[in-house]
Parts: sequence; structure tokens; C-alpha cells
Amino acid sequence: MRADALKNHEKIVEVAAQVFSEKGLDAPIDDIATRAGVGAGTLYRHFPTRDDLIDAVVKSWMNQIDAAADQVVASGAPARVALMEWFETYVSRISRNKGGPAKITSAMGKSESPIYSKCETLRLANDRVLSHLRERGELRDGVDSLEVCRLIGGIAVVADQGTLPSDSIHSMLTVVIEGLVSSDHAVGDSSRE
Amino acid sequence: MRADALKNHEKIVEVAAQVFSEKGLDAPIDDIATRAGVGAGTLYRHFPTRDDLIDAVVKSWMNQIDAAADQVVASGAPARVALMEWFETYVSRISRNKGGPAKITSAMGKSESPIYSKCETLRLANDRVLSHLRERGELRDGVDSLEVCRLIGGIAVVADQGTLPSDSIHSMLTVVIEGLVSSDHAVGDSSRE
DNA sequence: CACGAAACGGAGAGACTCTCCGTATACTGG
DNA sequence: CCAGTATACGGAGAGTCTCTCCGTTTCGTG
Repeated sequence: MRADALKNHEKIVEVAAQVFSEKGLDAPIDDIATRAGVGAGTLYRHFPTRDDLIDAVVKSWMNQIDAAADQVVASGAPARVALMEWFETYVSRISRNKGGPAKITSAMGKSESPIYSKCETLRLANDRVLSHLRERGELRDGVDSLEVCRLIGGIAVVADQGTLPSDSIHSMLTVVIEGLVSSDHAVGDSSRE
Repeated sequence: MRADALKNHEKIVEVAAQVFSEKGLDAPIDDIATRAGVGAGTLYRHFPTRDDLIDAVVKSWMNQIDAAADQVVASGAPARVALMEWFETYVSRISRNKGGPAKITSAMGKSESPIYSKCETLRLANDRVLSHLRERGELRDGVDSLEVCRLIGGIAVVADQGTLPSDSIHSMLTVVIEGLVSSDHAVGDSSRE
């Protein structure tokens, strides 16, 4: 790769991250090109589709997902607490940019998507958390990791469009979590309201 | 209203229903105008925004929602069965057109939306089903009707973008249902897999 | 330093939304 | 039945965005 090409590549990703966080993932591509000081043609050569650009932007914070999952597993917290913490992290990460939940969740399980590898990272992290709880017998049978990702993704998508009361996400997550934990693990006192 | 205006109004709604079902709710407005044999100006005068048009199209099948809810209530089925039937109806109705789940669920609770009244119909129907089950003590405490609509809407949104395995929706609904039913109502044999 | 490959950039085509306003048509009173 | 007017029509066109094409510029090597 030529030096000027590399410089432009980095500049575009940097600016895209900025613009995406200001205007959401639907921000005009031309805006990004202009603000990066390159022509539209240059941007499209580096990133043929919008998803390729998103992929590059998202890459930087994806490893935080792994760390969060590992931490939840290591904490050894009971299922309800662990899942709530993990799911809230999951939702907040994919919701970092407006339009993010829809983009990411719709690419889940589609191996041809440019952002598939990021979705895999999410799914595998989720899998680690679920497997850990399953080993301890705290999870209902027949729970599939990909479906849980979609379920949580669905909540994030809904939350992303229009402003929900802040505790609304929490309530929805509670329902899902109750649906996931094994029924022979009674609800603790504090969880009931 | 002048006779020609009325005729155009009806024609536009009829064509829009057709086009929306072919191309989804994002179909070009101009296409609808052309196929209805009117100018763009005419269409926009009748329906200033896309949502106004969607509202008119959706109106026709919204009463089927009420009927479905009433039937589920009248059947007296146990919570898990009743909810599954109701939620599957809910999902399939709002998914009739591509883009429908997102449109409808994002307008949920936003009284300024042109399709708010349709969302209210959905929410109230859902409320009837939930209230009925709550009276019979089959529902967990603290379940809010609007949040359940959003939760199911989230599943529908995810299902709407990209083709999911057909039983995937069923599995996700199962999780939500398990999270909604009261924990002192044990799972029946057939529901476990 | 010169030359070929690599990269640049912006003009412009195509798709879509939405408005504006000159023209045409339906209704009403005489 | 025939104005006259309010109402409605329609499509040209401006604005926005995406994406491509290709003439021009720049890099880096021999």
C-alpha cells in the first residue's frame, strides 16, 4: 500500500468514527469524504460499501466486548445478576452509534456481511457467558446463543429508535432474563418489585 | 371533498397497499403515484408524509387484531398457549409488509406519530390479553403492556430484516413467554425440549 | 530523474423526496 | 344550462444522496 493511501485510509476511519457518532450510521458518505479531505472516489475505493466502513470503525471497540464477557464470567455472580450486567453492556455497546443495533443485529448470522466478523465476536462472547451459566445449571434448556443475541439486539433496536424511558430497557431485559434462567432457581428477594 | 379527489384518495390507498406489499414500506412514493395514475403533487396533497399513507393502508386490517385478541381471551387457554398464539398473530400482522415492524414499533408510545392510533389499537389489544391472564394469576408481577409490545416488536423487527429459520421466532417468543408467566405455574410436559 | 503503477478527486448520472404554481375540473347559484 | 370560483391536478425542477468513471496527479523504484 502506498504511503498516501495508508494515510487516507486512517484519516477516513478516524473521521467516519466522528461523523457516525454525531449523525448516526446513516450519515451521508459524502460528508465523511469531505471532512476527511478526500474525494468521494477515494473513499469508495477504500470502502466499497458503507458496511465496510462501519466494520473498520467498529473494530476498535470490539475487544472491549470480550473483556466484558470474561469479567462477567469471572465474577461468578448468580445468573440474574450476571445476565443483566452482560446484556446491559451488550446493548450499550451496539447502541454506541444511532442505527448500530439494527445494522449489527441484522448482520447476525449472515456470513456474507462485511461486518460478520464483529457479529461473531459478539455471539461468541455471549456464548461464553451462557455456557458458563449453563454449566452451573442456571440456564433453562434449549437456549440458543444466536437467538439470545437477536433477542437482545431486538431490544436494542427498539431502544435505538426514539427515546425510551431509561428503565424501560432494564424492564425488558428482566423479562428476557426470567425467560432464560432455570425455573428451579427461585427469584431472590431483591429482584422482585 | 370533491368527487375526483375522493376517487384519487381511494385509488392511491389501493395502489399503495399493493406496492407496499411488493416492495415493502420503503417503496418509492413516486412509484405509487405513477401506478395510481396521479401526479406526485396529488399524492403529497392527500398524504403529506409516508406515515400518513401507511396509516391509511394499515387501517383496513387493524380490526383483525382486536378479533384475534378477543378470541385468545375467550378461548381460556393456559398462559403459555394463549400468549404464543397471540404473539404469533401480533408478529405476523405487523410483519405483513417489509419494514412494518420497525415502523410500527418505533411509533409505539409516540402520540405525535401519524400511525399512533394503530399502535394504540395494538397496545390495547395486547393489554386485554395480558389483563385477562393477570386476573387469573398467571402473569408475573410488574409486567407492562407497552414494554411487552416493544419486546415482541423487537423480535418482529429482527425477523423482518433477513430471513430467519422459521422456528427461530417461535424460540424467541418462548423465552419471552417464560419470562412473563408466573413462576408458580410449572412448565407443562410438552413445552420442554 | 524518469517512468509505470497506484491513487486521487470531482463531475455527473441516477434514484428519490418534496414543492410550487400554472392549468384543468367539479360544483354552485342564477 | 352556463358562468365563476373554489378545489384539485400534475409534472417540472430543486435539493439530497449514492456511486462510478476517467483524466490527472503522485509515489516509489530502477
